[in-house]
Amino acid sequence: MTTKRNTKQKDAVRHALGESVGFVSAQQLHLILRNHGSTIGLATVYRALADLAALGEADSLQSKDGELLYRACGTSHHHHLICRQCGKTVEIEAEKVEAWADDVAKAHGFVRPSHTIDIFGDCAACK
Amino acid sequence: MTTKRNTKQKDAVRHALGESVGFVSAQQLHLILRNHGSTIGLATVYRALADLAALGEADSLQSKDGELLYRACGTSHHHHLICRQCGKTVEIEAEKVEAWADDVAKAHGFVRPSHTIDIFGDCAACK
DNA sequence: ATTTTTATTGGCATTGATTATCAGTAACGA
DNA sequence: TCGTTACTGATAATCAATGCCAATAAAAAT
Repeated sequence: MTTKRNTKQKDAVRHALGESVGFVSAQQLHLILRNHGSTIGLATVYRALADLAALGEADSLQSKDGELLYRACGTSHHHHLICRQCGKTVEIEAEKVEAWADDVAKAHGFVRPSHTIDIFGDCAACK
Repeated sequence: MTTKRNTKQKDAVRHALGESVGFVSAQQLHLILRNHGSTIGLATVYRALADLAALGEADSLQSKDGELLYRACGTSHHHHLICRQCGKTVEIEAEKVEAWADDVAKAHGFVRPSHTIDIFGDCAACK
């Protein structure tokens, strides 16, 4: 079988993602890494982020204009409350809603349910 | 002030969107209209869809690969249960969850709350 | 430690959706 | 009917994301 390898590039992306506050795009991360002296390629950043997302080390959401944004996170499933202005994010626990989503899916004969829930607003500092 | 005009192109898009089942992309709608003899331009389809979405006559969601999909709808707020395979969609009413989302936002000092909730799964026919 | 294997990299070309531009057209009010 | 100007359609431009491929460097094998 194909074995995953640990590379310094993947570590660099992991680290840069951890340093960043809020959500970052692959393009932004690429710039940040370059500005810090790395010679990492753009495609590699995309690949690393996709891997991290698959491993549950990062989660992603689509911005208004369709851009994919990433953010480091723990492995537990959660959702986000996001400020429209400054991008400040709060992780939300929502067991009841999780259960509700699964029930709705099941009630309509859907299997392997998943969902996306994001709440937006203007935070106290920005309004 | 600038006044909106009613054009046969906008009507054509509105009509084609109503005929379509499930979500359609702007590109698909453009093809459909051309295949029916229309000479409407692609940019015009995009503009018309953006207008319809702003008016609440259509709602939109992002597909997995970042494509914007549109669908005719009533003006009432609702969410979707979507089949990953065939794209079949069911409109979901979720008053409890609506209230929950607003409460969460308020509890964190966020104002003007809005949210996106979408449930995915494999429908009975596709599994 | 050295060699072999092959997953991964990085630069570049390409894709594909969406948006900008702009001259020509047509909707609507006077 | 006429004039204003929002709207249209064709094309070019933008931009995130992916495909391609020779070169590189992790692991495994020796």
